[in-house]
Amino acid sequence: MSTTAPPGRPRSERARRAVLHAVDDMLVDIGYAAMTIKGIAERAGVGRQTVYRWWSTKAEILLEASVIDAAEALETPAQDDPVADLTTYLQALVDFLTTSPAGMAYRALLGEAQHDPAVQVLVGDADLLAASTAAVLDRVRASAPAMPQVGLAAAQLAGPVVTTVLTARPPWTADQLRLHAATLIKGWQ
Amino acid sequence: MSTTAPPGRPRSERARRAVLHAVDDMLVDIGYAAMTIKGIAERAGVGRQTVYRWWSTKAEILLEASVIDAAEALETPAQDDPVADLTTYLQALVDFLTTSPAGMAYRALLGEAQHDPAVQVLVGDADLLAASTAAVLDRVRASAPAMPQVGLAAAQLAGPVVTTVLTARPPWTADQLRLHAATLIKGWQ
Amino acid sequence: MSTTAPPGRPRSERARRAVLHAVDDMLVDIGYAAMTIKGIAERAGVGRQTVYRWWSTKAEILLEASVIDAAEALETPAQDDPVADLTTYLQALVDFLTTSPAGMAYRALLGEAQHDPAVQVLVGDADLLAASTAAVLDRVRASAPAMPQVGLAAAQLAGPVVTTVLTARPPWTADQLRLHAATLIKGWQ
Amino acid sequence: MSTTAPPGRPRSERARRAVLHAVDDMLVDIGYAAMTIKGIAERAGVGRQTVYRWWSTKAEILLEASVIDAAEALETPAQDDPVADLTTYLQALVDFLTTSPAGMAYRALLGEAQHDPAVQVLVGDADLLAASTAAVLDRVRASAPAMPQVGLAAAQLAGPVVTTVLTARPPWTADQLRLHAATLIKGWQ
DNA sequence: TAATAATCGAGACGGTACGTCTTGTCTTCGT
DNA sequence: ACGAAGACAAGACGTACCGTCTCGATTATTA
Repeated sequence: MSTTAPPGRPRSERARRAVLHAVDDMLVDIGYAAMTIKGIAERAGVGRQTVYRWWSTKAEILLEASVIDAAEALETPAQDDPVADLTTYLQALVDFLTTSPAGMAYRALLGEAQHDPAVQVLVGDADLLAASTAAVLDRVRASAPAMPQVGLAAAQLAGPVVTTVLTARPPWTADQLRLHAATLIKGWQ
Repeated sequence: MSTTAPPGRPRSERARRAVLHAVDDMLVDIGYAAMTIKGIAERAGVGRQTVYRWWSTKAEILLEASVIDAAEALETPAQDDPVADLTTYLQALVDFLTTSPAGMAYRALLGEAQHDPAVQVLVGDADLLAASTAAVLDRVRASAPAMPQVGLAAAQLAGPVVTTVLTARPPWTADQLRLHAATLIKGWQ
Repeated sequence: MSTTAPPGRPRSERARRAVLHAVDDMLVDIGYAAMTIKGIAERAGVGRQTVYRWWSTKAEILLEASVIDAAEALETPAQDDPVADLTTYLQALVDFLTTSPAGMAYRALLGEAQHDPAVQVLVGDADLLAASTAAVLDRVRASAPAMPQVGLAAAQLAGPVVTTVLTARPPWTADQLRLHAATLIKGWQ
Repeated sequence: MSTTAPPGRPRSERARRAVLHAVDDMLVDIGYAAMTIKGIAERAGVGRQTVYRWWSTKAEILLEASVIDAAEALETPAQDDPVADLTTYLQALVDFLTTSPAGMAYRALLGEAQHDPAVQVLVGDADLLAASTAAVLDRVRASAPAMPQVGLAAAQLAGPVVTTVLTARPPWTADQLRLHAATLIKGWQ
């Protein structure tokens, strides 16, 4: 009971990878706004139609290209102390958002979502931070009996840091992150 | 000791206002992404050059058009209970972000800032939420002796709500807002 | 030994013709000065870039549009008498310059050449009158043994008529044309 | 019976001359096509409105600026031999058209006249070559009994040379000019 | 071993916004 | 009232990118 391959020339894996790599590179080199589909196709050495055949928008390519990395980047080792555990995670989050290419992609997507409803759906569906926040919150739950449902707690944890970065304010220092973690642990008692 | 007027025809206040109104209207009608400077000029009944003479980007116009409204929309009356005080503010914030034109402008600017460094500076300089959060935090400070410095506390208060909206997740309910306020007040003891 | 087609979509003959026709029409309707490349593209139902892709200037389009017509319009039947032969040609030349669309195009190009060195080269290269004057001069050469080299004789023949038209003076009557022809034939004895 | 001066500040002769000089200079520096009224005003250190108040078009300024010189430039000393007389004039005409600023202005105006009916009238009214050709033709009339009416003869004399220059062909050599003069003198016997 | 079919690259197509430029008019102040 | 300065509405400039289309060439499956 095997599915037969459809007739015609199959999709070129080479072309697909070339596009994703081009997007990755260009995001770092020239930024999201300066990227054009024309430019991506040329950089990838690929026909323009080929890009349009498989993706609808810049945002869609970006999502496929970079965002897989997000989950990995935010996996942090458990710590003995709950405050330290949250702080470690928050530091990883700040680094991700401010320095990593995947973080830049995430911010670009979040930005685009504010203008384009289609991207809004895309971003809403793929909650890139959910898995990692859930993991760390699970670890500290024992020490925080009054912690609210996971979605809300995740927002309480990550929201302030994310907003600070998105509004172009200086990212929090280690001390500030620890203070925030402590506030939450205490508030969740 | 009077400053003499510069030579030449003075700037037309009529044209300035027409542009700002046009931007306000178009943001609601067609959204930020679909707005073009050409379109703004035409809608305002103004020459294209006149727009370029006084503003560099869509974002700059939007900022001038909407900043004033933000502060007013987020002024909330004091409440007896500190948790209620914060909750009232948070509800106003959610309404502002999800329903008001000025809130849409704010989100559009925040979005644009993720692509464009120039807008990033613009948004970073004009912290539209700062004044209102500072006001409400001042009122509850007596009941929250361990509250951190105002910038950090403001982020703790508003960040989770803002992030939830920006990531296109359903905005928090009244109960959830109250729970968040309670967590902070307790955490700040 | 066949030349392979270049890659990519081939040039649209339809678009080319539409542009040339539009230019022809507009020259008559609104005149050379009022013609804009934007207007040509719109009238032709063609993208603006398509015009720029194949022509650099209004003048270049005009030249391509009108050159062919010029030669035909100035072919005149041989006459028995050399003076009559020249007179017939001169009459055709006057009509061409003063009434035909191709003649208007020629005058517009000649005008543009006085401002724009690039057009000067264009006009200099394509001597629209050369073929027709050479033909008629060949026919009368037997009756005019002292006729100078063809370029000079052609200028002697056509120059006075052309200048009269270009300087906006009333075009010569049939009698005046015959007188001019007679002067030359006598001078060339 | 004296005419009283009109009320208000009288026209500034300084401004008028500054404009005319600017036009003269710019014609040589950047050419007719590149000249703009804005540019003329700036170069002359004069308000834009001041230019518009006194002249309607570039062509009008040019006419006032340069064309007075034309008549002088084409006054040639009488020669003993009629052929030499005409040849001397023709040489002056070629020099005027190809090298002198006033000649460039004349060609620019003639060019503009092909696009703009208003300039056509301007140029038609002011026959810049008429006076000079009439003078030289008068001198040779005795040796050319069959010379046609002055307008026609003037065109026969100057037309070929003018057309050669306007069509961007190499201007005639001294030998060619002499040959042309000889043809006419013989034709006019 | 064709024939068929969907892919690929390249690049032209009709559109349209960009930011700049010049047009001719207007509105201010200083002479 | 005129002069300079310069803003105004209008609209063309030439460029860039959009998303679609039309080529010849390639690479699979099916007959």
